[in-house]
Formats: sequence, structure tokens, C-alpha cells
Amino acid sequence: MPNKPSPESNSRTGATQADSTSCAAPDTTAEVDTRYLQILMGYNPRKAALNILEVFLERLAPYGLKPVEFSVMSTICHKPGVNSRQLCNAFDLLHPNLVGLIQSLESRGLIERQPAPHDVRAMGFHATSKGLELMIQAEQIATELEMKKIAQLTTAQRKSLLTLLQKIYL
Amino acid sequence: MPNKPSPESNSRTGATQADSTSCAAPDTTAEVDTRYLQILMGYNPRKAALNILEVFLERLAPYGLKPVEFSVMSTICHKPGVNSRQLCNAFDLLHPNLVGLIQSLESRGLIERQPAPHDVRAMGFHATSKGLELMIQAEQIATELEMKKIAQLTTAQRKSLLTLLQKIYL
DNA sequence: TATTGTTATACTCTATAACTATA
DNA sequence: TATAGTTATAGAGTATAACAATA
Repeated sequence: MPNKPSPESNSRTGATQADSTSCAAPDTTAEVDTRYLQILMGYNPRKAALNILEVFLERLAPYGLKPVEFSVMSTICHKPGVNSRQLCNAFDLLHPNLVGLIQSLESRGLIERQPAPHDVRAMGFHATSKGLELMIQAEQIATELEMKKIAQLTTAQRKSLLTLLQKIYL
Repeated sequence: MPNKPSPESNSRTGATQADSTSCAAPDTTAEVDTRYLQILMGYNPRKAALNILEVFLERLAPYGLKPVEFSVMSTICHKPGVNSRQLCNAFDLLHPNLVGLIQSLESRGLIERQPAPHDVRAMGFHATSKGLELMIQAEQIATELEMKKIAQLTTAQRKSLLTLLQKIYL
């Protein structure tokens, strides 16, 4: 439950007059205490994701791969022939927004589109050799930086974290 | 050059090469196996955050509060007199983007701006009684839905999850 | 000179409607 | 009728530059 930042505040939801006890001149340079928000599960995964994606973005910028592009490219490499609907389902994308992404990857020579054997409408995506080479490096970078990021965690803690997170959204 | 992205191309990153072994007619209706991405820490917090924020958004829509607005309102309630710089630091917002948010909350009668006692430039934000009443309900809703979301976790697991997440981004 | 708040603006991301061609 | 892909477009969210008033 949302609770109070200060010991003597009132009983309900923590929407209270806090911090007005000590000083006549409040320290406006101080960081805000957001502890009462840190108990919220939604707040923490978001902060963790933002923190990691920030590093991800700058480390993979030389490869011209944004996070979603990385995920899509990785999937195409690991599952040749995958189509757009599958990619949209896997990564919570909308079809119209995937189009430009695919066209971009194709124009960069990283993937090719081949009509599916059993359905002329569907196009299967395949990585080119250039795309594969890029992803081999990119996946290594991604793994390294995540390793570094979670270096403070033991193997057991890391496994535990993943298990707990997946319990929430699976 | 039209390449079969070869199964043996990637040995790293836990890339489990599945699926390309069995069928001549690939099942295009099947969900894509993204297990190889699930070892990445950045992927999981993002999915968890998206999943929780989705429910958050629809449950708090009747109160007209988006996730960031909720966080800002909550902070203003818990720390009366907080200024814009503190809010920006706390929630990774940029000043120009906070302006419209604050103006919106003010025009809805949820907060008031009062000049800070020791600095005429700075404006301290204070919740109105209407704003406080709204947040008492909103925080309760938020807590309930998060409780429901993590009901599968024991208290110990929940505490563990938060500790591990905060180790990553703190 | 540095800081607080603000406007204007642009760019990215996400969302909806509608069209085509195939099944 | 339903599905795969596409286009156009609108709306959030996020980013930088520049300015005024004050410290």
C-alpha cells in the first residue's frame, strides 16, 4: 500500500503533509524522496528498463540499431522466414509501425523479403549475410553490456530476478 | 547470396537454435519463440513495465491520470512545495515537457502554484483539497491493482524482486 | 554567470482508419 | 468474410535551442 514518507503522518493513503516539521527554509536543492513510490512494482521495472535501454542505445548506436530493431533483427536471424504478424505479436508492435522498420532494414541490406511458399500474401523475412554479421557483433555487445550492468548480482540472484519478472507478465 | 541463415552461425548469447529442423511448411500461425531474448535483462523489465502500465492506464483512466501524472501528483501530495526541477530529476523529465503537465493539473484544480519564500523565481507546487481527495482514491486503486498483479509472488519474493531491481538502477 | 521557468519547435513513438490483394 | 501488407495521418512522448527574470 502507498505509505507515508514520514513517521507521524496520517493513517490513510499517505497523502499527507510531510516534511513540514523541521525547517522554515525548505531545502529546494535536495532530491525528492520518492521512497513511497518505490514500493510500486510498476515503477521499478520501468526505471530498470529505462536505465538499461539508455546504455543499450548508446552502445549499439554505432551499429545503427535501436532496441526494437535489435529485437526484430535478432528474431529474423534466429527464426528465418518469420512474418510481420509474428513479429508484431512478439514485441507488441502495430502492423503499420513495423512497415517502416522492415523497409529500413531492407534498404540497409540487412534483410530480404521472400514470398512465403504457401501464401502469396505473406512475406517471410530473412537476414542477409551482412545482416547476420552485424547481429553477431551486436548480440555480443548487448550481452556484454548487460553482463556489466548486472555484475553486482550473483548468478543465483540474476536467475531469480528473471524468474520473478516473468511471473508478472507471463 | 540468398542465404539460409545458418543454424551454426551463432554460438553465443544463449541463442537456442530451434524450429528450423522439422518442417517443410513452416507454421506461420505459431507464435515466435523469443526465448533467446529472455536472457537479456533489458528485455524483461521492459515487458514487465509495459504489462503493468497497461493495466494501470485503464484502471486510472476514470481519474484522468496517466502514469507520469500520477507520479507527479503523488509527489506533490507527499512533499508540498516541491518545485519543477526536483520533479524533473525524480522522474527523468525535461523542464519544457513538465510545463504543460503542471498547467494541466493546475487548470483542473488539482494543484496550486505558490512562489517559494526564499526565491521569487521558483514556484512551489501544492495539492488542493480536490487534488488530495483524488489522489487518496487513485493511490488506493494503484495499490490494489499492483497487489493483484503480483499476487503470485510471496511477500519474500516480492521484496527480493524490488531489491534486485534497485540494485540494477540505483 | 548560473538557475528557474517558459515558449517554440522538431523528432520519435504509438495509434487509428482505410485501402489492396489474396485466402 | 477474414487475413497480410500497406499508406496516410493523428496523437503522445521526448528532445534541443533560445529567451526572460532572478539569484
